[in-house]
Amino acid sequence: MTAETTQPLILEDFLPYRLNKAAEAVSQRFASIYRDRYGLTRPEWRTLATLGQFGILTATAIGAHSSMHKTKVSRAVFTLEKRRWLSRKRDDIDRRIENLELTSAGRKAYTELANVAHIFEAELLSHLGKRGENELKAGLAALEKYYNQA
Amino acid sequence: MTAETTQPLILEDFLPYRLNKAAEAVSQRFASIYRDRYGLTRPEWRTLATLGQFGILTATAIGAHSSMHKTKVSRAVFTLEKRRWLSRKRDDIDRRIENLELTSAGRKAYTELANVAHIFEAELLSHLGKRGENELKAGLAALEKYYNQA
DNA sequence: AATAGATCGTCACAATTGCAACTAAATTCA
DNA sequence: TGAATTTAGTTGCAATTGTGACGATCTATT
Repeated sequence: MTAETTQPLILEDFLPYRLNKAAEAVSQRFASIYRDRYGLTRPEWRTLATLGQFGILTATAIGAHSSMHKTKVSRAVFTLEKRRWLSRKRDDIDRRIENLELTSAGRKAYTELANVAHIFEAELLSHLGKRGENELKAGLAALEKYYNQA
Repeated sequence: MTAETTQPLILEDFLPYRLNKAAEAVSQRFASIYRDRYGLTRPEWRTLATLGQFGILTATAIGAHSSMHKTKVSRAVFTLEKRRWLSRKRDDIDRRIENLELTSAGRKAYTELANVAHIFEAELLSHLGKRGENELKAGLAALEKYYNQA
């Protein structure tokens, strides 16, 4: 039985609120980089990054990994294809499936952006100090451990 | 000069990605509560929570505090007003301004939801352990300290 | 006091997103 | 085998969100 204390909610202390604001702030800064330099949207960047990391994937797999709705992925794939940054190939065994892969132009962009991402992260971490970095990573790990199973 | 190593980006280790996924997962769980029980959208919940915490505010102030676009706030205020959870009053001194305040029905809903929020947070924290909790909070604090000024 | 510029909140319109239906193909199972 | 169900990906439509322009009001400058 929980105490019925009617405490007000202090948003600045409320974890979902803090997490959201932090994620939002960090994401927006990073997004402005790939938006300004490459004209990429968030779904497009995520698709590029996922393919860059894993090589050949289906649209469904991309969506599952980056928790994007399948229509979002479908549209991002379409745009990247128009840009000739990725190519599709129908699977020979299961012909519902499309195997997606970055083209060499796509890999080039990915490599550049991966580098930018590493630099961005390093810059961010440098402001947290080694202590803050360890705490943040450990805290996130604890959270991930929980909601990845429960 | 940064080393030109062309390392691939491991999304699972990339901080913006991890922060986003964590925030997303937590938010969605909490959102499903206020959505299912009260039919509130995210902007509406945020508006309610901000007003509940601070008392009387203008729409602009709500937007600034919860980092919502002013049209989003405008629409959330409209909906909450229709629901009779908040009331507007033109400011006598500056007549561009509307002073927004929760009605008693609004305060009642807020009180209930604040309680639910506390319970939700406690439940979440209980899964992190005292160690994980401290780390997460310290890590977030470090992050907030950085991007609140820079 | 009058003009210029800023601010508050809203609205029309455009872009983005999500949902549901759809086609095509594979799988299940009677 | 073949009918029913499931899965992959796309598309049309509806809901949500963001952009820019607007009227009203306030502030600053002269």
